[in-house]
Amino acid sequence: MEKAHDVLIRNLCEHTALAPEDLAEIRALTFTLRDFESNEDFIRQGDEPEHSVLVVSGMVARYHLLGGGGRQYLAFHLTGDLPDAQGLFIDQMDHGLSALGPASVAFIPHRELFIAFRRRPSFGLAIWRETLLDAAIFREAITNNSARPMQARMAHLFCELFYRARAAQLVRGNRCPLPISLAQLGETLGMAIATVNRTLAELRRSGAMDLREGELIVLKWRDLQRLGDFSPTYLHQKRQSSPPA
Amino acid sequence: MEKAHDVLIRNLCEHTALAPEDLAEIRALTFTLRDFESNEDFIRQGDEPEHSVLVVSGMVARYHLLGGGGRQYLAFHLTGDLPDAQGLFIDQMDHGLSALGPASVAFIPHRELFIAFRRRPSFGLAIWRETLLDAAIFREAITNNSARPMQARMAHLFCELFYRARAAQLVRGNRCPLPISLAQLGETLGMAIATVNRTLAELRRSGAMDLREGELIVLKWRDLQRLGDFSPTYLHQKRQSSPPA
DNA sequence: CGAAGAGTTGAAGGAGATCAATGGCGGTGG
DNA sequence: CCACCGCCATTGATCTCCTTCAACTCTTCG
Repeated sequence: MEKAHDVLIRNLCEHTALAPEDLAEIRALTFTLRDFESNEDFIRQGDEPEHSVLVVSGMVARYHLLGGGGRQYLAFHLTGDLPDAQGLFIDQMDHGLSALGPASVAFIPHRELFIAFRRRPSFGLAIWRETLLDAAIFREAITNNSARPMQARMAHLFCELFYRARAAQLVRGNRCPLPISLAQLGETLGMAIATVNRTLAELRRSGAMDLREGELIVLKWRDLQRLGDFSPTYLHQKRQSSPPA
Repeated sequence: MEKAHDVLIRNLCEHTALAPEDLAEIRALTFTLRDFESNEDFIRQGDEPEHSVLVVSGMVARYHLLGGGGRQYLAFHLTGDLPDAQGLFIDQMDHGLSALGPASVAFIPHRELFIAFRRRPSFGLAIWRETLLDAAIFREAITNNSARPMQARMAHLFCELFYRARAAQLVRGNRCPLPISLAQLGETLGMAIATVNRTLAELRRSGAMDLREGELIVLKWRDLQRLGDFSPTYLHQKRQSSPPA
């Protein structure tokens, strides 16, 4: 099974030029593959991680636990992402990871990664860059959830996910997988579930997008982008591809 | 002038054990020191950075520009912080930096940092860790601005800043510098300025804190912590110091 | 002395939270 | 096979918190 390696390489190449030696180093990594079912938690807040996680297929979410038992979702990760390169240097997880839909995930021992970093520093830098990209997405989430009205907030999230899905080659025609419930959307965007529903209904009525059967369908990219005040520069993609639709 | 080096070393030691060789490498770094006045912008969204920034004294803010000319403040940085280690790997700044009060800032050429990373990989890892800490703070900001009611939101921000100021040895008695206006607080927490004022008035009335003449005064740390639902684990400080007051 | 900026306060209105009820769908067990 | 349950989406009604707008003060600075 070499898929995990390929998926990681493709993702890193999105923003970094890797030497053949780096590719070899990556292909030499060993990992454990595990499948999770929808909404299964597999890393908990408070855990002391010894492995890094690579999304091989499906989607993975990161979340904070709230006092009342609720969650705040922080980020969503697609095929090729390393949702917790963070954990590499952190004693104790300050957030949890769960599968959004069914997902398969590769666990890579920290020890092995550190050895690879030593042998190929440029590989380490690529992963570093990956974590900085992550941080840029967090920053945008702060702005999104703090400064944008509900409709724009939701539209922006859809834009980002679709744009990233496109880079991850997960878009088929005008749709990409997005196995998320309304409640989870609410816990992502900081809005009540009733508002999620009404806002989503508005967006559907606008004809810009739809969300059905775990798939996000973008009907009018330009409109959705405008509604969401979305500009993809913060994603820092190297090969700035032409607009999705 | 060696202060800049010391300040960086102290900050990194907060979470990482550095070898003497690392210290030497840091002390060998050359930099340009610049002073800025209150609210002066010194790195703009869209810039292509060739230097990293180290806060030597005062406070530095990071912000997104909004469509209407407004701002969303993303993070505040104290003495010893590297507010844009992000910029190390990023072609184009997705956010700006400004001085909050009067601040002096050291600019370190990226080129020099990369050379130092090559010679002392552990120094690179320390900076990497620093950027991950940054990301943890961003995550908490997402949760703060999305899931907490106004009063808790504000109290949480004050807790975090006071806690970090303490680690940076900026706390004198029960107060630390915080040269921020109500408008800026609003642009940080995603609330209207009138609400900022009223919420701040509540907090003052509770007797837990005060904010006067650019200083944050914590009168009852426990109360403020409770009001803000604040628990400092996400700051990942190595030497978990006893509570501030 | 006047203007500009920051803080303060009141009143009004609205956007979104909350509460509640309904319908659909899939799974489970009688 | 069908009844029941739980989960999810949907919708309406109400209420509250926050935004908006406006006026006023205080200080600083020209």
